[in-house]
Amino acid sequence: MPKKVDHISRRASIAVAVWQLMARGGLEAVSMRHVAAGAGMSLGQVQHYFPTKDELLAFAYEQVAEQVADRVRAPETPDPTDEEPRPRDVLLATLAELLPLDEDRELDAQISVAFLTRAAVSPELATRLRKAHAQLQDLIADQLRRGQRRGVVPLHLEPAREARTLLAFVDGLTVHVLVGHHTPEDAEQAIDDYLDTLFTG
Amino acid sequence: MPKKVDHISRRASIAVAVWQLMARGGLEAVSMRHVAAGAGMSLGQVQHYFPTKDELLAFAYEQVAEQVADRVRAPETPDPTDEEPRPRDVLLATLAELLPLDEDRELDAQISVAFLTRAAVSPELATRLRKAHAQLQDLIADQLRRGQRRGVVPLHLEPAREARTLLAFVDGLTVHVLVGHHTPEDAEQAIDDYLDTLFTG
Amino acid sequence: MPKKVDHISRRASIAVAVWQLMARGGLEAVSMRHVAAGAGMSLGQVQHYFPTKDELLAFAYEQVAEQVADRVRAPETPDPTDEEPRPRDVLLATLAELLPLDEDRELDAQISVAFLTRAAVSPELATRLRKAHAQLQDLIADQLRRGQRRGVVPLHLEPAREARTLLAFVDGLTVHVLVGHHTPEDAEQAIDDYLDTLFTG
Amino acid sequence: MPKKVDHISRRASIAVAVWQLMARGGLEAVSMRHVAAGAGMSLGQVQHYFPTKDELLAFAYEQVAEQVADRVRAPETPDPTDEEPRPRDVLLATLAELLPLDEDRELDAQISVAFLTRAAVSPELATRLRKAHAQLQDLIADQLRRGQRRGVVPLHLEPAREARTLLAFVDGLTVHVLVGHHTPEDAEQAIDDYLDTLFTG
DNA sequence: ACTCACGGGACGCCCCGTTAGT
DNA sequence: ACTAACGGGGCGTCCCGTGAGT
Repeated sequence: MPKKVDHISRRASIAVAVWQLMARGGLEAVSMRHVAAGAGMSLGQVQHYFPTKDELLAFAYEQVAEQVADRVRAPETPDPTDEEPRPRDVLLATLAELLPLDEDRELDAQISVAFLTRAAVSPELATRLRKAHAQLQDLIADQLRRGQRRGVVPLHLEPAREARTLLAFVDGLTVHVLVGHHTPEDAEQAIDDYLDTLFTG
Repeated sequence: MPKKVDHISRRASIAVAVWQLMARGGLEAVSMRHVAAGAGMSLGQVQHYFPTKDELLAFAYEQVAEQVADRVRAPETPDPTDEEPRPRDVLLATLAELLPLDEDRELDAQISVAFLTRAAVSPELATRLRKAHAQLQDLIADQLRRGQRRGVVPLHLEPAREARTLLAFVDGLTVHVLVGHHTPEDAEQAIDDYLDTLFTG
Repeated sequence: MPKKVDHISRRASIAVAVWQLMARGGLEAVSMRHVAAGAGMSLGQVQHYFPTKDELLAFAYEQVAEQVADRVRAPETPDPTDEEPRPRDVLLATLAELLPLDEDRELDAQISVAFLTRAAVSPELATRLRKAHAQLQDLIADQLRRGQRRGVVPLHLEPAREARTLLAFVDGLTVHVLVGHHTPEDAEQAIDDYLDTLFTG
Repeated sequence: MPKKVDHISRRASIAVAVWQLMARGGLEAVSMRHVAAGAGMSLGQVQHYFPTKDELLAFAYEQVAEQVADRVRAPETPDPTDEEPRPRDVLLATLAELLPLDEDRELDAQISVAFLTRAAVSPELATRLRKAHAQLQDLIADQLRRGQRRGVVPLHLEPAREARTLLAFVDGLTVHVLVGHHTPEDAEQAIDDYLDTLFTG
């Protein structure tokens, strides 16, 4: 199926155009025409791949969620010589991937925030977000459980609960950084400090 | 003088219509026509009080910010018999006012989040938000300083910094509650737990 | 009737605001609101003196026509020592008053042209203009007749006809000057040259 | 390629609708909706061919200018048997094309006048007009030069200058005819008489 | 597979004229 | 005499989705 590949990559390149529009202007800056222009193709072509705007946005979201998930699952190991990295380091690296610490991550963050806050008024989107959120939460909870097994995280903490809290924390910091209330460094430091309250090691 | 109309209350009632639209649908659900319909007026009348949409939104924001500020400054004192309430209790009550714990606060939260998101792509609005944010931050930092004077907050903490972090935390929780990732109770509990890490008393 | 005076001067000052708007922006730049703003009064007040926009424009036109007529009837006599100025000089002075040779006359010219060209599509206004035009034509024809009596204008010329032609000529030059096709000096020179073809003296 | 629609003819037919509206009502009678109605199309269709009103008006102007230019360049030769027509006859025929002597030319005249008036307050349009004016002026100056070579036009006349004056004259007459101050015949006669003053033959 | 043509709806803004109320 | 309030209509622009056509 030689065409399929083209199809997929075409959709991907359209999604990129969506992201760029979202990064500056938010969700409401995304119009089929602008996307087409941004992707360097005709409006009709965009509509061919995404019959409706909703599908386009849904796809754009899925793509960015997947991308973030990939990055989060395999953060640059802080200490590659250690075959079994310390849970705290893994956690910090993971969460740092969610913060807008460089240009790439800022783009992702802006997109994520746009979808997230849109979900606050769109139950349908909220449902979709819940899945991605659950996965992330599990990832984090796992590290906390590893920490508990290693004795560096108090056993009385509920990993799932703490993971959920951590994610809310990160999202709050992300938004504040984007708005300009925090510097990215402050945000990372705040996460680091918070981890100190979880890890007794 | 002409007809005798309370300009202020008129504008306020228009702002209410704006809020209702924002609560379900976000900022992009707000159109002059919808606002007029929501307020039970003609479009011309709305424009009489708010010549441009920007002014309307600016006013709507100022109003909700003021309203939240009022509520935050005078939270229901947890223990009215104590003339000098404990900083931790004040803080918890203050921050709880920002969470969508009941219908009123949910409305405010949704509106705040909508503006916050928009600020991520609108520097002009971001600037306006910064002022409100600074006030809130000071309020919280003050309580932390009080705690330091009383010896219940470690002196090595920077009040301003911690306050800023707390606000980001609260905003993150707020969004997650609105999206449905958290229950309101979880959010409040998370705040409570976090305060435990600040207060040693 | 002490109020009447106020009434009249008020209307005059409103007309001035109309002119200023017309001078830059043409007739379509004139709106009741802008006029009110330009005159430094409330919209309601303007509407009090001119219930409808048509009346306002009609008045503004009458005023400018009258003003031009006054100036044209009493041009600065080119040679005041001569009790009976030469018809050619009178004519040149008269016609020069219609050209946009200085700021004041440019204002009048712009207004006149705006009304004139509007009359091309508004029979009602055209009728009104005809009166003013007839007066002007008579004025000029009179000078030509004086010239004929003095023997400096050929008798075979029809004064009325030549007068009408002269006015068309002046209006054409005026428009072209305003548009920038001519300089004001060129226009005046062109008139002067044309008079040479009429006066044999 | 899709539907096969003659873009050019479509745009032309829209321009026709613009002209009809301009002929009665001037430029301000032209609205996108009225044009659409006049052309028997939907508003969306008009916008498909002219994204903005400015482009529509610019095109409408260019078209009429071109049309007039064509007609002026190839006036019905007064005496086809003469291979080298006399400059005076050519000039009269040329200038007569600019006067509203029949229905077609009246339409053109009204449109031209409308644009001309607008140019008096719109420098941008004035610049565009200047080009067309310059071409016309050259055309006329050429005939005058031919006359000079033939010895029927005095050598002391500046062709360019006289051409410019002639055009102003014609425009003035045109406006006056449209307003009703002149009959078309009077206007043509006035031109004829004026040419007598230029040609000594 | 891809494109253009097209209709229709919405939006922010502007403006006029009327009227209720000093 | 003068004002603010108000309704309603219009305008230019934008955008989406459909479908006829290649």
